[in-house]
Amino acid sequence: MKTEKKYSLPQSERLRGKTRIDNLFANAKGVLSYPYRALFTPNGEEKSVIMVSIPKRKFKHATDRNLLRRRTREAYRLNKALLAEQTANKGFDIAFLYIGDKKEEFPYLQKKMCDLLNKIATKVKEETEQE
RNA sequence: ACAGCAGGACGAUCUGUCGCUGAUAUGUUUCAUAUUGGAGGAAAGUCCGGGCAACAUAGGGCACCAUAUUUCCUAACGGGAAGCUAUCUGCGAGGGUAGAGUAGCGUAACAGAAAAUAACCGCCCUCUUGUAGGGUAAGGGUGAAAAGGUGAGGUAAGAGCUCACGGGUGGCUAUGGCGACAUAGUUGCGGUACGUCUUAUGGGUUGUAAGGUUAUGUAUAUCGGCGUUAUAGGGCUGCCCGUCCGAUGCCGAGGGGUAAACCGCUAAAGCUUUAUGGCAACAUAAAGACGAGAUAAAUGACAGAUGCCAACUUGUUUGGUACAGAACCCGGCUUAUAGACCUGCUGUUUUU
Repeated sequence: MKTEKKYSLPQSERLRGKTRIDNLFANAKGVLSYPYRALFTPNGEEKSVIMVSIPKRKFKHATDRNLLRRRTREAYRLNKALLAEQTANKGFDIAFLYIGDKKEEFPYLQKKMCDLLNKIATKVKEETEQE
């Protein structure tokens, strides 16, 4: 992986395909860091692949959902190195679910995102140690 | 100057850092680099109209739904423009609402005597003098609505009962207007509103997750042949008629699903400017510019500055900067919207 490209987030790192998403939701482990909940499962690749979901029930305007999706994506994009470093570049399928019911500002979301990624890394470490 | 009315047009800008995505070019086909494009006036609601696509063939009647003043515009519309009539509203510029027909039938709460063959009070007459009989819609009161207004004649009292003027409404004639209609004359009529109903016109259904191609390779759709059964069942929405296919078994062909990839997919009844025609909607002609195309879904995130608005403590201050995000594409309608601009007009005040 080239280090100068570490802040990018091309389409290949976004989760697509119905079967793969179904598989993620069926087998995933969860981690919570309000207002996010993350579901993840190892995917056997070098890169992690993500999706962002903002529930329509809580944000009924498409504009609000767009804003939150973009902020969340940016937060991941700028901090995804955290996860890669701690897990030796192992890849995961990850779904970020927004479970809050308010629009939050970017600095707050970024803080929570770091928190979330650290929790995932910790959980992965625990599991590998058990095995 | 302030307050307002109508129409039109706009709805932040710049810099930096890090990113996403379409196209093109180059390297070379995992990908990288460069150039360049990348949300709206409503993209929204999904309420109308159209294009496009599928539904094997053939349709007809009824039902159902929508619309309903005139002329024009438009691909089309239930939309728009300019008018007409009635009515409500504003000092005004203006704005809102309604507009086929009415023979039959139904309804008109509460209040009120009575809600459509009107007698409670009142007024008048009669004689058997009282909880009586009759006449009367001028006056009172109720109500959303009380049976054609004013004046005079008339009468026991009254009443379109009669007359004059004026109003409503139907017919006829004349004039003006493309027309709705208006004006004038003449001649009738006298029960209000809503619904039902009637008439005319239009409407097949489903929506781009339509539908097509490719790949992979397998449930029982579909097709062909044979045999059997017999009007079951099915189809271009409901019911009826017509028409068409025929349950099931065996043999052969064939291919469901997988929202996988590609096409559909963006140049369009499009936009801007000018000219001509038209009161206008709009049409015609010429010139020009720009080109979103994603698919668990790009068009951004963050920081700083500027602009605009508001507040006061008048400052290198604080706060705010709308509604809202394309999903096949157009034309409309409706709804949301901080702020700010242009044009025309109205009222008030001041000055000349």
